[in-house]
Amino acid sequence: MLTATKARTFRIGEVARRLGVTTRAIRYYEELGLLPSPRDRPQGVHRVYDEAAVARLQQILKLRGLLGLSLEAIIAIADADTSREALRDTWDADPSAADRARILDEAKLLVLRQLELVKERQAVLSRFACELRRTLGTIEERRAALDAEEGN
Amino acid sequence: MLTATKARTFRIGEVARRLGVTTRAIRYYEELGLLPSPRDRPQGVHRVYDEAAVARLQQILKLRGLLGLSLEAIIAIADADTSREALRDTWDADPSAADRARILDEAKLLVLRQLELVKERQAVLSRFACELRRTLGTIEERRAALDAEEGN
DNA sequence: TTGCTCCTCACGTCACGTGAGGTGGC
DNA sequence: TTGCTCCTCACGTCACGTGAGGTGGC
Repeated sequence: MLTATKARTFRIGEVARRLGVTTRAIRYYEELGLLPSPRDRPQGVHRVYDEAAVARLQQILKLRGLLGLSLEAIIAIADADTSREALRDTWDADPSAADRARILDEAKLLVLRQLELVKERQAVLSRFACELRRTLGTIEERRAALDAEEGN
Repeated sequence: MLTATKARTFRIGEVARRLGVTTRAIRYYEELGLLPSPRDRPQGVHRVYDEAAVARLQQILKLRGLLGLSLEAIIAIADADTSREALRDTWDADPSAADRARILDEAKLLVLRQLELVKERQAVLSRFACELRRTLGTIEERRAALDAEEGN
């Protein structure tokens, strides 16, 4: 009975609806080890998720949907994330200052890596948007020319 | 011998390298009807692409990679695009003013739709970036607090 | 007790990846 | 003529989709 905050939990269907995915996808991520499978869940028992698990899944979905990373690549990032969480448990229990510093530095690197990927994406998208606007401009010019010609 | 500009053509490997995809992917798009298969290409003869075909493929890759559209969804857009190209051929041959106007209006709608999708993506990416920066901020705060504590 | 949601196989699908074996153009 | 690139099957893979048949909790 340690830190019995009794946080709200969710079933797989609720989580799926909240995040806009199917339950199958969630189970698949668990299969790959992306979601921390409650290793003591017996065969046939319903899966239960807390807010932390939902947040983690949401992060996975962003890395995949927005940045187009493969699940394998996400595992590489998420593994580091998992070890960070594991170390965060250490945080409460055994807060050696050196350990704390290492945890924070690793976490920072991870977030920075993700920020870099997001920035790249934003740059490419901006170029695409410019291109589309140029195309739009030429179309409108030609359309205007057509109307002017009509007006003669 | 009409408009014999003798434009440069490319083989599938060159195109693949330029656009950063595999030749298999290009052939697959052709299979689905996304690329205008030279319908008179006999069995076993090398595929040949002009700049227009390369541009079209590049557009497909952007819609897929940047916006995450399925090939089915792209077919819907590209089909309209194809009919636009078909009508552009009409442009040179039989330029009825009404036809021209219709072509331009349809083209404009298509580009606007794509711009909308790009903007949505940009918005979601911006929110993701903000979130990552906030996370980064709290990490740095805690790290600073740790150093201060150390300093005591 | 009755729905509703969950469970586990397990096969299907989409978008290609990856050879196998053979032919064509600078 | 010799590589190198291309060709066509065709099976494999990744990330799930889609039922089939059965069990569990408000």
